[in-house]
This record gives sequence, C-alpha cells and structure tokens, in this order.
Amino acid sequence: MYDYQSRVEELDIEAFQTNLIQWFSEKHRDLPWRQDPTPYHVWVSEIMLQQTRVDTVIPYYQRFMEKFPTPDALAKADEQDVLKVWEGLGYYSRARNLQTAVQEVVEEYNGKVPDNPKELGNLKGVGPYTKGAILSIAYQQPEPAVDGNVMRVISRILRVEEDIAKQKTRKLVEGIISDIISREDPSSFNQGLMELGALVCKPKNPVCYECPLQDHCQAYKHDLQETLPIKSSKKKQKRKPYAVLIIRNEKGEILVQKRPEKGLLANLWQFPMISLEEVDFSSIIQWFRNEYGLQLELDQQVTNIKHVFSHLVWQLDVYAATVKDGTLAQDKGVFLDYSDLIQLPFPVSHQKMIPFI
DNA sequence: AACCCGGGGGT
DNA sequence: ACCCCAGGGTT
Repeated sequence: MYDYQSRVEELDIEAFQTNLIQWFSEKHRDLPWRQDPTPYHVWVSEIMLQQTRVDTVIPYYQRFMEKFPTPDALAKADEQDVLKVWEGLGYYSRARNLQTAVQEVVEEYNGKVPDNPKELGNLKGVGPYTKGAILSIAYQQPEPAVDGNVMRVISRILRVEEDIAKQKTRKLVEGIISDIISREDPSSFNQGLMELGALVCKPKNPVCYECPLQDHCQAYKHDLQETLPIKSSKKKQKRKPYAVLIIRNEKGEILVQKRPEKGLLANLWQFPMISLEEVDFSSIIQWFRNEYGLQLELDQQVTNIKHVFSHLVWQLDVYAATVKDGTLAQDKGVFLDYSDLIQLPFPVSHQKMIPFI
C-alpha cells in the first residue's frame, strides 16, 4: 500500500481545518440531533444513520425520542415496542443491539455513556465509526469517525487510490484523520467532513466550485473527482421464491408468526411463508397440514411482491386461505384479529400485504 | 478477509 | 438496473 504520509505533510493543516470548520458553521443542516448533542442523542442518531439516509432518519429519530427520551426509558422498554418504533427503518439488529448496550450503560455505568474508546467500543453495536462519532461530537475528543462520506472526501483530497471497500483503507484514513483533526473543535471537524460528503463532495457530480477544500484537493487538481474513490463492486443478489399465506379462521382472525430470534429480520412478525424451492406449489396444502396441523382451502392469489434486500431478493406470491379443519400445532404462530395484529412489528415486505387482509 | 444484515432514494 | 447511504457482527 502506498505511504500517504508525504501527502499529509504537504497539506496546510491549519488552513484545512479553518476552511472546513468555517464552512460547516455556515452551511450545516439544522438536524434534530444537533439541537442538543448529548451522548445519548448522538448515539441514537448515529445508530439510525448507519446505512440510512438523513431524510429517512429524521421522523424515526423524533418518534424514538418522544417514546424513549432517556437511556433509562429505553433500557426499561419492551423489545417489541422498540422494534415497533424501528419498523420500516431496516437493519433491525441495530435496534436490539442499541437497547442491549443502553441496558449495559444503565447497569454498569450508572446511566452515563462512557467517554473513552475502550468502554464505548465494547458496547454492542458500537463499532469504530460510532465510537469516534460519540467521542468527537458529544465529548469533543479528537478521535476519527470515518464513514462512507469521510472515506470519499479523504480519498479525493489525498488522491487515495486504494479500494475503499477494504478494511485496510478505512484504517489508513483513520490514521490520516488522527493527524489532521482539529484539537480545538473535533466535533465540527468530523461533522464538517461528513456534511461536505453529503452536500458537496457527493458520489456523483460533486460540486467542486462550492467546496471549501478545493485548494487542498489532489483529485480536483488532477481532474479525478469523478474517478475517485475506487470501490470494488459487490456481487448481485440471489432470488428466492416463496408462497405467503393469509390464513383466516372461522372467527375471521389471521395467522401470524414471530420470526426466529437470530438471523434475517429477527423477532419481527410475518404471515406464514413457504419456500417454493423446498416445497412444490402443488403440494402446499398437504405440506401445511403436516407442519401446522390445519386443513386449508386455498382461495385465490391476492398479490405478488418483489422485495429487494442488500443480499437477496424475495419473490412473494401471496394467497388468501381459509381454515377448514384441524388444530394449530405448538409454536406455529397465533391467530389475531386486525386491531391486535397491527400492533406488532412487521418487515416492510409483509406490511405491504396487510391491505389485502 | 468475506459474508451477512433492510430499506429507500437517486440517476 | 445499478449505486449509494453518518456500519457492525459473525465466522
């Protein structure tokens, strides 16, 4: 790997810091978690912002803080209520890990979010980025907080041509930030880099003529701003076909089931779904009687849904069905009426089926 | 180091 | 259709 130390030494670090922090103070967006950046506020916002856009997060953050205004409130909450507030935001393990970690803060640290890298980094769901963000933004410590924005900005400024998908490149950039971060205002410095990445130094069509760091930028100097950063592409998703059953009993209630506590969409709820790679469609009724103990009548297909995850694609054919006979086997779900069912957290793919009930 | 884990929006 | 997003956990 190329040694970027000489390029850091060529930077006018004082001017870089001043230009960046001045720009941030003038141009930053007024975001809810910036109004009172307590460690808890910063923490919750950073977890929500992982792989998620600012505009998407804003209403979730506001609802979350109304419901769980303090670490204590979140620690005591029912996990299903936390997931319900998170419903639709995705990466649900973030919510479960956050609650676990906040419970640890309440029990081990008397409710005070740790202010050192070691204890902070040991909390569930707090990785290198989130740790650095809390330390710099809430505690004004000069720690790097390297997210996708910072990777892109720094790779352009210093003409880093390594693959930014690699861990090694992130560590390289952390080292660079440690060398150039403002000791006077690490919060504005780190947030400034991220804000710059979001508003100016964008992935496509960066607005270089508005950039406060133009004079420092090697990519701009060599007209490489559209070329950098270099990122290896990920492989495409696998398709998985399923039949989903909206099953109504004689009382008009609908069968729903809780997903396993580990893996994809853990602890969320769904309508029963059957892999069409494992069960042939023509034998679903028989298969269902064996597995669930219920004799069904298949009414009609009500919709089909294509749901894209980052790593796979669900192809869902949704059918209405009616219970004709039998007793539901143990741990196979529960029949609920509509008003009870909508209290539960569903992944978006299954939320889309609720209108067809 | 490679893979798993959601959902939405931009182009 | 493809890329991107204020990443972290597991193996």
